[in-house]
This record gives sequence, C-alpha cells and structure tokens, in this order.
Amino acid sequence: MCQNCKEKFYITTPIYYPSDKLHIGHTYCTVATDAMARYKRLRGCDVLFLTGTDEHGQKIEDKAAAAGVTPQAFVDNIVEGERGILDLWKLMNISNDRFIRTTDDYHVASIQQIFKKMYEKGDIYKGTYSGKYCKPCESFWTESQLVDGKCPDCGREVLDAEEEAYFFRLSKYADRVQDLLENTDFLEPKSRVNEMVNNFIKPGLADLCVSRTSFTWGVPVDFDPGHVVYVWVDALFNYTTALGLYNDKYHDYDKFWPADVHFVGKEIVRFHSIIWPAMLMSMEMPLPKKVYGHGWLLLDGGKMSKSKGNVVDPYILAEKFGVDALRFFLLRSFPFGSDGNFSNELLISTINTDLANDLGNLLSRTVAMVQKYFGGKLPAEQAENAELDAPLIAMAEALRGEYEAQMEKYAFQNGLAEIFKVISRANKYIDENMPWALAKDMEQNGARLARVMYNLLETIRICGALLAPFMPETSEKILSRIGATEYAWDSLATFGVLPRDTAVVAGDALFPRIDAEKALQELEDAAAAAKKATLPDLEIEPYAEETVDFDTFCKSDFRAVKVLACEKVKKSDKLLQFTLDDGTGTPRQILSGIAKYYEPEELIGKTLLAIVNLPPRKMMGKDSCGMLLSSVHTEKGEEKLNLIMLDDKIPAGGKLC
RNA sequence: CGCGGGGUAGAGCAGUUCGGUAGCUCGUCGGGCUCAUAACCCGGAGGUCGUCGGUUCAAAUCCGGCCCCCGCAACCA
Repeated sequence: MCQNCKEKFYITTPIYYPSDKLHIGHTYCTVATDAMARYKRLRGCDVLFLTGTDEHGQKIEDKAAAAGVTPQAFVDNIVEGERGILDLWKLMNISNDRFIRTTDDYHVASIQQIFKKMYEKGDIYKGTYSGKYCKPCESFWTESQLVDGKCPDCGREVLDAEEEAYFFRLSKYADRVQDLLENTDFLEPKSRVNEMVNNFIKPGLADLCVSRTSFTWGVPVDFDPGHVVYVWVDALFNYTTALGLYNDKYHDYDKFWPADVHFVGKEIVRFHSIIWPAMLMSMEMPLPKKVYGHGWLLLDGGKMSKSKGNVVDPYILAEKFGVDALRFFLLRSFPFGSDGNFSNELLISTINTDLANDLGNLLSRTVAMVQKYFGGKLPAEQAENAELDAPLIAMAEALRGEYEAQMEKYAFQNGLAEIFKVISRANKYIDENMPWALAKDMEQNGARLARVMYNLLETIRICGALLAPFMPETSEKILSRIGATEYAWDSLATFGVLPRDTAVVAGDALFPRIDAEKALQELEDAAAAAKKATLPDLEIEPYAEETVDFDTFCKSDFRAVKVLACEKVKKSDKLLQFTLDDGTGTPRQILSGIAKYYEPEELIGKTLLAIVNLPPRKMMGKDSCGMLLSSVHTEKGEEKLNLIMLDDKIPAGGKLC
C-alpha cells in the first residue's frame, strides 16, 4: 500500500487570516493540499486533511472596529458568509475532513493549557518588551530594522514603547532547530533551508515575545489577565488541537500526530520551520515529518497584493472556466516549490491545449468512433497487433509508477506531465492505426478495429483515474463515459482491466474550446467592475487648510446670470459656449469645460452663478469672461459635476454677498 | 559586501544534484489525415544557455568576478 505513510496520512494547509476575502494564492495552496489528500486516498491511505482560519489579532480587531461590528461578527461573515471562505472551498471541491477556527471554544481552551504548560516548564517567562512601536501597523521594531528612523512597513513615525510581556525561550532550541533544518528533510524544498539558517538562526535566535497587552482579540492568558497569546502560538497549535490535544472535541491525536506534511506559503516558512518545531520540542511532542514551502503566484512578475489592486478573484475564474479547469491549471502550470507567473492568457491557453485539444478531444473522438463503428459497445472478439500496440501499452502501464514518483515529491506539475505524455501518445496511436480506414472493411478488419478502440479506452481509463486528485468531477465523467467501473489504485498499473465489451456513453464536450480574445475581454471587464465596486460611494474634496482673508474674498464678484444661449464649441469635446444675461444689458460670453455633463439645450433659461471679475481668457480662440460655478464630487471613482442653479426669481445680475 | 531566488529560441518554462548530441508548451512556416471540440499526427525555421574570466579533452551544468530582475527582513498562500 502506501510505503511512505503506511496507513495514515495527515496533511494540512495553513489556517488563513480572514481579514479579507481570499484570493487565487490561497486557492492555489488549498487546491494543492486537496490534490495530495485525494491522491493519498486513491492509494488507500487513511487520510486526515485539515484546513481552517486564524481569526485572532489586532488587525482583525481594527478591521472589525472600522466596519462597526464585533471581531467575531466580522470573521463570521468572512468565514461563513456568502462567498466566504467556506463557500469558496465548497465551490473548489475541497475535500477537507475538518475545518478549524481559532475562535472555536475547544481550541481556545486548549491553547490556554498549552501556554500554561510551557510557562510551568519555564520555557515561557515574563519580561519586558521594549522597542520602537508603529501604532498604525501595530508593530514593534528594533532600532536596526527602522528605515530612516521610521516604520519599515508604512514609513510613519515610531514611538519608544515598552510593555510587559511573556517570552518563549526560542534561543534554548536554536541548535536543535538548526540541526533539524540542515541535516534532515524536515524543510523542503531545500532552497528554503539556507534562507532560514542564514537569516534567522545564525545571527542568533532571540527569545520570542509570545503575548500582547495592547489589544484583547485573542486567547487570554488565563493566569494573567490583560495578556493575550501571540497569534502565532495560537495559530500553529491548531494542527494539534484539531486532533483533540487538550480537548474533548476530537480524539485522534495519537492516531494522526505527527503530521505527515504541512503545506505552507514561503512567507510563513520561518514560523513553521523554526518557531513551530521549537515549541513542539518544548512541549516534548513529536515533530511533523515535513514542512513544504511552496512558491507564490506572481502577477506581471510581481507580487499580488491588495495595494497593487491586482488580486485575482478565484470565484470569477472558477465560474467562468469551471472548477476542474482552474484546479488543473494551478497545478499543471507552476512548479510547486517555486514562484509562478499567473496570467489569464496562460490559463486559457492551458485549458485549450491540454484539456480541450488533447484530453477532451481524445475522449470525444474515441467515444464517437466506438459509437459509429460498433454502435457504442465493443465486440469481445478483438485482434491485437503487437508491433503497433506495444508502445502505447507500455507507456500506459508504466504511467502509474512515473506518476507516483512525482506525486511523492509533491511535483504536481511533473505528475500531470506524465499523464499528458500518455494522452498525447494515444492521440498519435489513432493516427498510426487509422480506425476510419479499418472501418471500410469491417468483415476483414472488425476485430482489429475493436482492439484499437479497446486500447484507447483502456488508456483513457488509466489516465482518467489518475487525474481524479486534480479534477475529481472530470475524472468521474471520463470513467463513466467509457463504462469503467474498476479504477482503484491497484488496477491502474495493469493494462486490460476494462471489460473487453465495454459500452461507451456519448456526451457533451468535456472542455469546450475557449475563445481567448473574447474571454480575456470579459475578464478585463469583470475586473474593472469589481474594482469599481470597491471604490467609495461618495468622495468629496478635502477641505482647504489655508484661510483666505476677508478682504480678498470680498473682491470676488459673484452674480446670478441667466442662460440666453448655449452651444457646443466646435472641435472641442469639453467646452460649452454660454451667452448669458448678466443684467447689464450686454450679453456676457463664458466658456465652460462641462460638455461631458450637460447637453446645451437643457441649460437654456436656467439661472446660474458666475464670478464675473476674473480677467477674460481665450479658449479655442474665443473669449471667456468669467467662470460658471459648479459643485464637484466623486461617485464610485467617477467624477460628477453639477452647475450651481439658482432660484429663477433671482434677477439677472443679482449680486451675491 | 543583510539573506534568498532567478536571468536558457518571439512568449512561458524544464534541464544545472552526478560536466559529454540544448528539451517542452504556445506562436510561426510547410506537409499529412478527416474519427474528433477548425481539433489530431509528422517535419522545418528560430538559442554566443545574462556577462567576463578560470578549471577541463569537453561547461547551461563546476569555480571566481561583474550586471540586471524579483522576493524576504515578526503575522498578505
């Protein structure tokens, strides 16, 4: 059975921080974990797959305050609300066995006990934390971390600050952790090891501040009111409290701990590869077998981030292209250990090439031929041709082994590449055997034709079954189309398991080809709309800080004016030309750049407000004597302008004062 | 010299552990086929493997210098 994991396999994602909706990067990590969990289940392992949310901390407290709700209500909405995290994982067909929230009662109680245990052991002690504090970022910095004496994160001023706090004796475990990183396979890929050791261990591991008094949204230290447990202590132990460590909610800590692998993003590798093992050493608990730090999805070669406004929404992509296609793309296109460049173009071309042209079309043409030549059911009498069949059969039989080797290394990309080599070979096999030519003389070639079709179907069975961890629904569809009922792990290294006289079922294209140009345009529009939705409903100009003295103000001559005529200025898309009655008896001409907001006709007869003692100015060769006053504001990022319209009973020339 | 990753055909990537014909996908050009989702199959063109130097019979691969890009530096997967 499962050599590396024997019977059980425990795998986790990080628990995500619900300060915002999740994006494609979180989806990537979770889909990878799901694929691994499904792969292990396919192999017959007893799998526990855990994911969840890390819900404490100042940032959540602040965001909730800003939204005018309690922190709990805030996270409830992001986790359980519509299009929240649970909905997203459901949509993405994530097969997690458990979902832990760090605000769950059992977890909170467990953390308190764990914290106390380390305290009683002497590995957590009370001390004073002093440093530079950035209030908006809620971060302490050391002198050396400051940039120009300011917060390295936001660039704002920092204050001297001290707080009483608990510390974890991280330094005590530095040597053991270094040994773990350098001399075992605990942390992969290997390239992450140097970074950890050089950056954090060699310069000397300082004890870690593990409590806070500056906010309350966290697990209270039950023996010292006012302190809450540092979120990472709270968060990391989720992997064990979710198994029932120090609680009665679950009872399989002994069975599943230590975890077989934690999948984590590269930015939190240090917490998982240094702090986490050190705390477990302190607790005298077994260490997880492996921490795998995967790469990031980059956008335009740079980081995806809210501030850049380039965050990719998994909902939009999954709904547009299908869940399986998105899952497939994420794991097929990027090496798991390194960063990858995400783009909509790549997504679409991957779907078209691999899924529509190669896989979908192979199934489609094969099933169509079985229908056409045999009425949908193969005859049992079949004639092989060793020379023609051997290459395909050899590849199909070897596939499970190649695939397994890659999957055991978490090389999803390569595992899928192995499958697609075989799919490609099957397409070639069709050309080599030209079934349509054989079909011209069924009497002579019927048995041979049946065998050709059988070989294709059997190859599809193996490929289809091995695709299940990546595309569960598609895999099921494929297998049912070809009449496969046996697709257990053991059957996938043997060619010839499908019944000889299997019956196929016709159906729609698995993955219709996507019109790339059209789809890209739609995605762009959707992104623009989404961006617009995040803009504030109403923005007004900030107020002037400078004052204007009374005399200066009084020099401005504001008058009510009536619109006698108004027309667009030729060759200008902005300017309207107004002829105004200003009460002097001589019409006044003013040009105003508001053509975008008004049709000329609708303004005739209106009473407007103008400043009339501005020096005349030429615009598009015409004189403008004064300026019409308007009010401006921004709605959803769009500038709006309204002319000041006065009561019509005010006479032309009426002075404002 | 803070640390780490990267620089390979027009684009996106693999190959570098253990030196020996430079590979894949897309695009492009030509051919084949007609079962299939204008798909599939075959072939061609296109690369001084960032740069300079070293080791070697032989370097994308090992060693050294330099240039450029990206990320990290106590909580964005």
